[in-house]
Amino acid sequence: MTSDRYNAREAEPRWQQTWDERGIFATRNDDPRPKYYVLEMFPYPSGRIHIGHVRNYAMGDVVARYKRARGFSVLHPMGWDAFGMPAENAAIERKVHPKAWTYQNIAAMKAQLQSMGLSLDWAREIATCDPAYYKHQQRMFLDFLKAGLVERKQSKVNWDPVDQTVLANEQVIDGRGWRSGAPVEQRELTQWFFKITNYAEDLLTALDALDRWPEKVRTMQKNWIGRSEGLLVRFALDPATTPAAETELDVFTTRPDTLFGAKFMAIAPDHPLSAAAAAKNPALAAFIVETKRHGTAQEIIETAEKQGFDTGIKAVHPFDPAWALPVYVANFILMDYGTGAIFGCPAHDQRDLDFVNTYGLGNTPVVCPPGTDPATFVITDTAYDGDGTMINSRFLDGMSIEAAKEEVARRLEREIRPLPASHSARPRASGDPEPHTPSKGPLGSRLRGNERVAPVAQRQLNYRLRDWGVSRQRYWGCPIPIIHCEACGVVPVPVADLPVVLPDDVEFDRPGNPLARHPTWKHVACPQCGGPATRETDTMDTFVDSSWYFARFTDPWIATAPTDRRAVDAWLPVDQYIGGIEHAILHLLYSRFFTRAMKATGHAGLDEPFAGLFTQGMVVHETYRDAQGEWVVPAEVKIEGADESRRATLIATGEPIEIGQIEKMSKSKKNTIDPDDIMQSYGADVARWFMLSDSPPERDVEWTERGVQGAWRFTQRLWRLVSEMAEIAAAAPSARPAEFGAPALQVRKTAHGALAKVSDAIEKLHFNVCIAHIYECAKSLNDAIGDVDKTVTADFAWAIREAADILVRLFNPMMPHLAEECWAVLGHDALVATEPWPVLEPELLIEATITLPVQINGKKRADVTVARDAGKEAIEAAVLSLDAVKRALDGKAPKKVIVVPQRIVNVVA
RNA sequence: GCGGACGUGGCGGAACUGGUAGACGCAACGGACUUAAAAUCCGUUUGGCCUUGCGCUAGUGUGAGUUCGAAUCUCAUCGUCCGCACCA
Repeated sequence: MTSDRYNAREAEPRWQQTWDERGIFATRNDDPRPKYYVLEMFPYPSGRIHIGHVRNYAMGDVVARYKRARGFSVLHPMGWDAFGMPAENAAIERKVHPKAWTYQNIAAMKAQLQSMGLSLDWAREIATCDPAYYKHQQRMFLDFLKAGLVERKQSKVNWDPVDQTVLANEQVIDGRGWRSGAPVEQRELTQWFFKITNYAEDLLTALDALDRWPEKVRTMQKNWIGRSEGLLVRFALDPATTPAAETELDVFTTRPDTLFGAKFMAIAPDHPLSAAAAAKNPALAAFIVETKRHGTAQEIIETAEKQGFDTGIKAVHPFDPAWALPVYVANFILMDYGTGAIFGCPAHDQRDLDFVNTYGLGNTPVVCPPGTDPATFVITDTAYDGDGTMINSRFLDGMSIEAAKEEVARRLEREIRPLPASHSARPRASGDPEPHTPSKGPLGSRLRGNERVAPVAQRQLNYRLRDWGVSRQRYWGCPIPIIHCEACGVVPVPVADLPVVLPDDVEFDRPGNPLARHPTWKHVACPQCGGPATRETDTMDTFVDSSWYFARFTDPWIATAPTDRRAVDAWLPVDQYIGGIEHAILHLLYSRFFTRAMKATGHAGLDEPFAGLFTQGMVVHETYRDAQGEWVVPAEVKIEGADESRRATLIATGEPIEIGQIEKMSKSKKNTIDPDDIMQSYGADVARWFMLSDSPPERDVEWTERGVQGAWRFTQRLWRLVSEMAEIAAAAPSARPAEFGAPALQVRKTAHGALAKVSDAIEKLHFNVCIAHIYECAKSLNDAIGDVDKTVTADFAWAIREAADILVRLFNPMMPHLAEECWAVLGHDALVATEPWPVLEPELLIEATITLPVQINGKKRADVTVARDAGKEAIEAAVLSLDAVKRALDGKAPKKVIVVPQRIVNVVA
């Protein structure tokens, strides 16, 4: 019999080949069973998978295999996020063509993934750099353009001087490029934008319905969208004081209630009024230049003092024509947000308070905290932003903040005033929510006689979210299908001419975009007039590629359209999406937008692409340094001893090594583990098992040699256990015995108990708990067959066979190769991969008698065993007759006896 | 500064809607097997106390509270991590 060691290296490729030959993981779109779409975030083909991929894909595979066993038609595809800068960097550094580099990497990584034994449908594999894929992306770009979801506009962009490309706001982290780490500069460029702000409100409110998303991710997206409700107020300016007789200043405020606490106005350095004033005031111009110089260095911004420059312009208080407010240009006002202008109420805004304390403008509290005497309430260094009652505010006095906001809005909305001639030219920030503000342009303006008039204020929604700039000055991306014609302007490439294919013959000897300097590629005839024209040389942000790949997987073969509507509507939404928390905002928000845009253009039929989202934690590892302080890779280090006496030496030389912090695996700290090494020495099952055990999947897990060895030992133990059980099972009758003796019943209870717990844990994605229950089950079964003497009764043999069949199917989702090997040993001809999940017999989990813990005054003191259906009185009587209870009561009657059915009894003495 | 999450043995962690805290794994210790080691198997392992009993007592960052009963709920406080950030 098979009592030898389980040889993973021999068995794993064999089973992988069998699965492949029988095509059991291929998914058919005409499968009538209920669907389940499980997807892990597809990888960038960097060349090698890392251990984080192993964790990510192991989780997805458990879900896929489990759901398959549960009778679902499971879609579990894989592809490659194949465009992006590393390919170009490789081209520059190693003179490899990005395409060659990318496809080599894909081949290598695919082999690695296949050696993991993942139950993927490789027939649906896609690479985003394949023209067969990006052709459809170009088509959707054109459809979006037609639908008004794409816009070309001049805008200030974040320019990465190292990568020589534009970055989205989301790609700027602490003022630095997210990939290069170089300080980002501001530049004016004409860019293509996806109008994600059209959906700002919907993207926000729909978050509430995503109840299978982590709360954390939803919160992050909420903050990112940054909705704020407020009032847009037209402040009159004293024309005598303005540079070009300007008469108004628009201000966005969320605190109109504090209008009577206003002490000054402040505008952004790049506000048009600032520019106008600076034109006549060299000192102000110098000040503005100075603030812009600080503009790029984020750290200075954060610690910078509030600085301002009095323009001499006076604004008029909306409720008091005699009340003049000085207008400052201030370094802390952002042109990007709201209108780039504020009124400052120092008593209730810390920034404004800091400002007035520098310039001696004073403050007047207008909100009095509850229980404070308004007569003595003063603000010095700390602004009060809490709740309270209005004071010092004329007609608002005594109101709550909410009532005061309402009152101010009502009064100013009623007041109609002529619009200045220049008003329609008011610059709008890119994030202004035009579609949600019915009155784009002059505020709800209308004609009164010959004059255009509008209310002084209007309620407005503001969002932090900006439109998504997708232009990149890069070669290795999806070309934007646009032609620029001198005569016709911007002309979309006709759909029939798609795809616009990237040229292969490009040079990477200089920075900048090789497409732009390609000798012939960009020169084309204008599709409209036939005259000479040039192609758009920008390519799309790679986040576009990953914003719809999940939809393409549902029918990756269709050549005539991005999606087959029947397939995409049947498969989407993804039931379980699994990936890293680092994509909590960018990728997920873009995908949510893109799905809505696809719906608007007829390419999909739903709004939300991901019904369930799970964000797994990172894999971390100890770091090691040698005497020179150089990082050392774990594979070269030998660890000896434990706890306090634990020390490390370099294997090659015996040189002592310093054991450092446990950190996220990174190339720079060399604390990485190569999955190939692990699979070579322990096998894929062990790697998968260890990545799922111990730590909860959403938390970071530490990779330790001991942990892997523990997993490895367990695979051997399981192998032995199943082999021994198989020998006993060989004696089992084929018919189910009518009666089970006590040992057999115990075995059945163990197996079915584990079945219930493991199923529950997988459903909840609590893989670590699931694994704990499998350990427990294996241990119990091991005890059970150890106790048995040589003569095995038929009922026991039958129970052992049943238990073995259950056990193997329970660990199959985590260790599918070992499970196949065990399944064969148990005498089954079929593959365990295609077996249904075991059927639970719930009555086995119901005991005839139950043992209830007995508490006395909340502390556990005894147990009582009663019939399962015993009544309250019977339980009470049984409890009161216990020695421990009698002792505690000391002859007195209990104050109270609480019986919680099936749970616990508590006696209050 | 704002928002969120978390805090349980030597370690990773478990504990259903408030109901036996410490499942399971790792490490450690003891034992078996062995000439020996490795591997494997069995056992012990929260602290304190003693009358060593299937005992008593304390115990889930800290302090209070609600409750018959709190790791779980409330308030305060300390700490760690994450996200956002002159957002008007």
